[in-house]
Amino acid sequence: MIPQAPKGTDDILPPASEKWRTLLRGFEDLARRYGYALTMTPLFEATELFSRGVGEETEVVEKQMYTFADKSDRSLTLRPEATASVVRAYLGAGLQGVFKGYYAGPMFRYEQPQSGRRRQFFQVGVEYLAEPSPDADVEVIEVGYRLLADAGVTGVGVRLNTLGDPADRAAYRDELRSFLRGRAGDLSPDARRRLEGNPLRVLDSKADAEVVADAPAPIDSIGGEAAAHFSGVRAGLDRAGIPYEIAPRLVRGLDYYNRTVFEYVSADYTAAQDALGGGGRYDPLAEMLGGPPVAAVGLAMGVDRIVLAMPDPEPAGPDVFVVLADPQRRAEALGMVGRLREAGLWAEMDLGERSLKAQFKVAGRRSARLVAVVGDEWDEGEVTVRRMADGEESRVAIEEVPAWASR
RNA sequence: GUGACCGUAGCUCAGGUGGUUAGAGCGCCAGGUUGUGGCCCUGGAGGUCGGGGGUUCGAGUCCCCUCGGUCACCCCA
Repeated sequence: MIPQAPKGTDDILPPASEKWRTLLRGFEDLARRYGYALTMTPLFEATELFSRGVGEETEVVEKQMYTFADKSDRSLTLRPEATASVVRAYLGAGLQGVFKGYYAGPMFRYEQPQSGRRRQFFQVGVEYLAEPSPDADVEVIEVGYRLLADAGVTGVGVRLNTLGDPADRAAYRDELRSFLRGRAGDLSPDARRRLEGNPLRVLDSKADAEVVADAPAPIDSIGGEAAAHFSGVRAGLDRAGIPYEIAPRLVRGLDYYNRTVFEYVSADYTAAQDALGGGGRYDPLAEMLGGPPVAAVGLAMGVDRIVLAMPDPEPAGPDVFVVLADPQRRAEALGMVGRLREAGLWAEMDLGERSLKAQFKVAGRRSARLVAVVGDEWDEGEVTVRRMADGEESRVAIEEVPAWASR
């Protein structure tokens, strides 16, 4: 038996890989235009980084981590997300002041796969450190919005909420907890279990939607500064022309968030796992990791999901497919392919020993624009070039072929 | 972790109540045209019926286990 790819992992092959390539290149250009620098961190980290950074009581840490002991018995974990790593790297390098980093890479969570949810999945993201201005939130939200727009994803909208500052959050947590206790009989078992530890997580539970609809929302109990910050974010989004809706129950599952949280959805991509990306402000994280306070906001985009929502690209093929009519002239044909490539063209040739007819068939299947026939006319210094779309043929001088094909 | 549905050629699928050499379409390779693709015709290659165990004279078909897929819950990108 051929070994299978592990459950919840994917091989990215053509034609889908073309969408990946488009998106990844687009993201890199985009991030650089906004001033973010490439930031690479390890795929595995000390387990403690995530339990402290992401939060002991979160779903991710409780049951979704790929944790293992290495040969020296260190507890390591395949990263379930990258934000904690970037902050660790910033603190560890002794960096100070504003830092803007972007990353792209696989993340790992031990979950039951379904549409848009994989055990190894790919995120691209940006982190904007040491900048408390609401305009930083706006910029980050804009990057994700642009990425989706550039990728051709339609019907994109932003869901926005604020969780307030840690003090607001603590007060709100108590308020929510007492509300939920009063309705404990109506709650799902999961929700009852979470009630004491991390009641905010009950808010985005589908099973408890009815109860939650009557619950107080975090947005109603935030303090003055956080409220002003939120107004600033909203004003900035309006200025940037980014459509958003307030989602009072949006909390997101990671403990480090404060104030702004957001996610992207598309009206034209409907699956249970519909968030194409998300993020928020996480001012408390640096201190949670034992560092000094560092204001921060960031986002992560789910590439696997975005690719599902992207339109199919135009099929692309070689500019010139060189075909061998006379096997004696193989060396000449290979030389021609080489010259075409040097000229910057996409040139191919079938390296098997197939009939002319079969070679044409391959050229057609590959969506070649032109086919150059290397045969007897080579003695006269020419090749026959056929335009595949309409079958029109012309004789072209050998040295003219690259220029001819470039038109 | 839970639930539902599903695993037969590269792909999409047929294979009443268990019974001789497991089929089709598409794709692939070759030929029809030894210098020409897309259409058509002909031929060919390709399957331990996801894997293991069991029942039976006999299992693709029945039973159990297991691996994987799809979708949903949970949660998140």
